[in-house]
Amino acid sequence: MRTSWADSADNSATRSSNSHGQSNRAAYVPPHLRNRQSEPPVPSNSAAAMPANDRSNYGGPTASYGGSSFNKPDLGRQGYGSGFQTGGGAWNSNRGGGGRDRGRREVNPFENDDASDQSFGEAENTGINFDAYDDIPVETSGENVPPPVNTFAEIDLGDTLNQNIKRCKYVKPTPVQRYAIPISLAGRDLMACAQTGSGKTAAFCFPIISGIMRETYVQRPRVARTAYPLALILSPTRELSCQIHDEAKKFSYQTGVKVVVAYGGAPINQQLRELERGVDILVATPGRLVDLLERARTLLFSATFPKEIQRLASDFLSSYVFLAVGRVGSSTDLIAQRVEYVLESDKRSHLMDLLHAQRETGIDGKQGLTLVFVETKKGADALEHCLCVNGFPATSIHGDRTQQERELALRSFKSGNTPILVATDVAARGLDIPRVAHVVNFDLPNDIDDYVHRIGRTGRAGKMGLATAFFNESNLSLAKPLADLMQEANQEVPAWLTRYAAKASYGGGNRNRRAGGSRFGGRDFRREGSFNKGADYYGGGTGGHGVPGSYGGGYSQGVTSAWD
DNA sequence: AAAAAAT
Repeated sequence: MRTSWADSADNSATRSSNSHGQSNRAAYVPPHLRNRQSEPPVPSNSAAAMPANDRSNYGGPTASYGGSSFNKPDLGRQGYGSGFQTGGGAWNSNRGGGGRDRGRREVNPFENDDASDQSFGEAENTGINFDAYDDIPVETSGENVPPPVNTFAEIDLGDTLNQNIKRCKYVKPTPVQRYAIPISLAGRDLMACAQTGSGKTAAFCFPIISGIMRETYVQRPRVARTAYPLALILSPTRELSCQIHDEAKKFSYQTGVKVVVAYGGAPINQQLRELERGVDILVATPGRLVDLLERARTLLFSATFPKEIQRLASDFLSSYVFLAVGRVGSSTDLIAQRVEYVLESDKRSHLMDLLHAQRETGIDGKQGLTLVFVETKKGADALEHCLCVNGFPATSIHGDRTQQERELALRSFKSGNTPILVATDVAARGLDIPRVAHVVNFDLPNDIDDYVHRIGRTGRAGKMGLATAFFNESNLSLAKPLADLMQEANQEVPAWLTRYAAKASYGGGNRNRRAGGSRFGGRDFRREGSFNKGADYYGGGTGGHGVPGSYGGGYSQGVTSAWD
């Protein structure tokens, strides 16, 4: 009998055998170490790709891997893992959670939007300031790049999805959406870099959903209590997974496309049950996904993109398009960045001075939230306690708190109940919290990338934000990259910081590793030559639809954007 | 060195 995730949850003894009774616990082998000849083609979505369950069965009697559905032009290779023919049963003809979920009433994900509109006087989803997007440079590289669109109407996403887009109050596509959606709909693989809050979630969700809806004759194997998602979205934290899941639910409302989220810290049984009811799109964090996969023996892949990851990802993307969208806001003109010299022993009182002044001047008023980053989990607890004791309503989020506590903290912060959130880097990436007016780097990170991610929690979607950092002798390694970053963003750099920066660059190696950066958040590593030993075969801007001559703006090296 | 991500 074949093992399903649900079975394994009930009985771990089933872990040792598959449908052929073989022991099959092969360790994960990274793609570049594998024998490529024996490797089946691995497709992908813009976010990530996951093979179907139990890949060891490919080539077996029931598998017709590939097949007509595999290369369908409208979906390209996104229909991966669905090439099984199960004998005429139209598995997906009744959409509704992979065909298994009929009869359950779908909760309206837009229901609460009005309520939050009222309490804050502003819709969360209309926060994007489109004027700020108008001059954003966009660059594409790769062969035969499909042209961008200017409106949602130009893309045939289907009535239901279009309706959801309207319900989300999206009027026109953001730059990353304008470029990424046509590329994805054309069936091309894509590697894209754009800040969160710039519409990236929608950019990869729309084509996935519309693709799954069109894929009417794709059949997934019908094995009781086994999940066959068609798309996988991986994210680095549990809360970000939840956020993406919530968004994806809105986009897929009444489409019959079922979105399920799986992450740690919460009981696995409920998640297994959801998966059992059918899943088209799975949103997950890595740990829980591996757990699920081990229970059912499947393999996995992921994709986010610093250079090593690009290299890894390029092993399973084919002739992909690289898309770089210029920065909006984050670390640039929309965030006012300040650095203050504060001794370790003075940090608490200094922070409270700031918070106090903020309260009086009403910078933050009733709507402004303050996010305070610290380096350690203990430090987060201690600071939260200190603030509360001193009359500042704060809560905290970090990896040692239970998932329940984490989610409660986030809700409490978002709602303005506790307008101060003390956080470790768990909150640094991707979280879209409207109305964060101020980010305080109580403890600076060692890596400038982390700094960029953190301050990117404010100044989102075209709005202004403030970022304050406490700097002292323990942050010397950050002096130069920070000074450079601030200068490039036209921020005032204190003279003392410039002196530290000069000192830091003297003896030590140049920590500013990103030679050849640009005002784009990332660049196509295929163009960098190192990997190809100078054979710059994509050189010269092949097939770009970018904005010509738009380089030379305010940013040069050392700047990265939120690759979240 | 720390944080995150499985139990």
